[in-house]
Amino acid sequence: MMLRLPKSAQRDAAIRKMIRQIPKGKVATYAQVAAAAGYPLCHRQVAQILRAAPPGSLPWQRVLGAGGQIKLKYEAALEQRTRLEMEGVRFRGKRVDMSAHQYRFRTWE
DNA sequence: ATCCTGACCCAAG
DNA sequence: GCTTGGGCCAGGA
Repeated sequence: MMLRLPKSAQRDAAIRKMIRQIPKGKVATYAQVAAAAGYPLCHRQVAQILRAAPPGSLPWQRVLGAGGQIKLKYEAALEQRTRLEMEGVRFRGKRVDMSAHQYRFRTWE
């Protein structure tokens, strides 16, 4: 039988799915994740999902603000940077080198 | 329903 | 580079 989930649940599931697709050493922005999931205006929801996600369920460190900027504050920002550098991601000053680490989601299929 | 806040984004100045 | 204002969506008080 057809289970009709709330539209918000479908959207959140799609977003989580895209986040999990980002491989180690690559990154994507909040807006790119939202767009790839089919919800180009829901970048804020991406952040909300990451915040509420159980530890270890998502590679949260691979999602950045526009231009490769870390949006967390204080110690959390340092942890994200450290985790990314561990995965081989290199920074240009305060921003991630997007030209080298930008992950491109597949659009067709 | 209103107001506020947030791991946002972008165009201007 | 920086700050501002407006736009966006959702959740909580």
